[in-house]
Amino acid sequence: MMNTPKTKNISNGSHNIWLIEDNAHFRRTMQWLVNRAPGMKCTHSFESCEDALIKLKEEELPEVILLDINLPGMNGIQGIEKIKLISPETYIVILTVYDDNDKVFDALCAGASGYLLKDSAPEKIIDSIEEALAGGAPMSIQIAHKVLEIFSQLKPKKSDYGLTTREKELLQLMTIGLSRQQIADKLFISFHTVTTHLKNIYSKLHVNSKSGAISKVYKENIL
Amino acid sequence: MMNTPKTKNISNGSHNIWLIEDNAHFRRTMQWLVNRAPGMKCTHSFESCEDALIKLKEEELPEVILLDINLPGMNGIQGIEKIKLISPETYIVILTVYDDNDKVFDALCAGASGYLLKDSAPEKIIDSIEEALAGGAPMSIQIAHKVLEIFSQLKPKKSDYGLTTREKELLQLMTIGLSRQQIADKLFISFHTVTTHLKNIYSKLHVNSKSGAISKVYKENIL
DNA sequence: TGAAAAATACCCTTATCGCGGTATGGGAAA
DNA sequence: TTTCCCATACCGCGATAAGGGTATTTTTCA
Repeated sequence: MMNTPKTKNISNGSHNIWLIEDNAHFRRTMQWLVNRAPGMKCTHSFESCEDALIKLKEEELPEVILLDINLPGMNGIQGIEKIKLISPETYIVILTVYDDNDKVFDALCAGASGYLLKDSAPEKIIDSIEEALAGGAPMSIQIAHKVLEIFSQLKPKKSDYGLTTREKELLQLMTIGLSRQQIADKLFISFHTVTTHLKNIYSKLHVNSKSGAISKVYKENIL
Repeated sequence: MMNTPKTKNISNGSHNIWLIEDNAHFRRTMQWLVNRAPGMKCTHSFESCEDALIKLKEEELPEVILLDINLPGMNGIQGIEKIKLISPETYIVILTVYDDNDKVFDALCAGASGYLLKDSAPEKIIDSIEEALAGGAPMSIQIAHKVLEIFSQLKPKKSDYGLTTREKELLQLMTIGLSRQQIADKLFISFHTVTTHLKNIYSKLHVNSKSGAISKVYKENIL
């Protein structure tokens, strides 16, 4: 009879930390760093997610995994998902040199609890592990800034472009893939009227094709 | 001739902090707390956004504003937007008792740089102001946790439709509104090849037009 | 009530698209 | 090794779209 897997402290009461990092030198440095922090023990380190996943299936689960993104084989983002499937309670903290918005976004969406850059000060890394253990979201300051950027991009824009009600209606029908004739039939107006409206819409949106208009609608949350 | 408004240190070199908070007792406590922190000066405090906005138009702009959410008149979220219009470089840190996901989401989308709960330790609040000044995103641990929750809800479940890499590439170019010839030029392939690819893409996506395909891409997060 | 804005309709020309084919070379899988 | 998939390329036809007009009717609102 199997119990639901649970993370737990290792025998001596220390927090159980794992490390997934392909650079051997950095891996050893990090392992040393974690082990010299009071109350933490880096019980395992791996050079790939694949290796870590094998161990996850046979071992006591770690409380925190420090995870690189650029790894041979499975990358860190994919790794998060796999790890979370086996051990949903493990806090995963990304430790990488990559700081582009997409990576940050993907990692956090996939279930990472934190995101640190490798140039972080050693004590900052240890603090961050503790913050993760406390249920927080430790981030390098640059990453925190990117998170704010991501949020501000999520803000629904009210860019209107001065479209009239009717024009928005046409645009709406366009987005579901209708042709001009189909739109005309649906709205009981002439094909030529639809053409005129579309001309005006394109001019207001500064596009010159149906596809451009539809893209703009979705990208800028028009309608 | 007016210059673009800039935030700046006040005369003695301290950081200029403002406070918007309707509870008079808490406001005085916070003001005292900030003023006793080295390098910080709470030059003004207000009990409503409206009052603060008036002052913003005639004064040197603050570097940080500590902002309550539940305020008489204009609430804090609306306040953020108004303040950012006048002083986009001011860091706004929310300081409130409300910790529901919607408030957090709205505040961060509106441009808040941080989000603290009022039960935060005084030194944590001062640290957070410094973190905001450094370009970070200070948050109470409960809020950080909620931010992670919000991200995990944003996770797009991508549908696949078995598109090949090349087909996804074509689809990508389609979504920015390019015509077949433009795509061909961009990818250094023949117009006819583009046509063939599009045919296959339509068939896989079960659509029969460019607009239908683009709509599907955005609605179902393909790519 | 009168001007402005919006919605309607039509014409013409050229460009692009959708769809039915066919075909070939390369690489991966079986 | 042989089959299958992918990416490549081409043809033709009819439909649809884009861009340039002009013009009338209806609505809105100052």
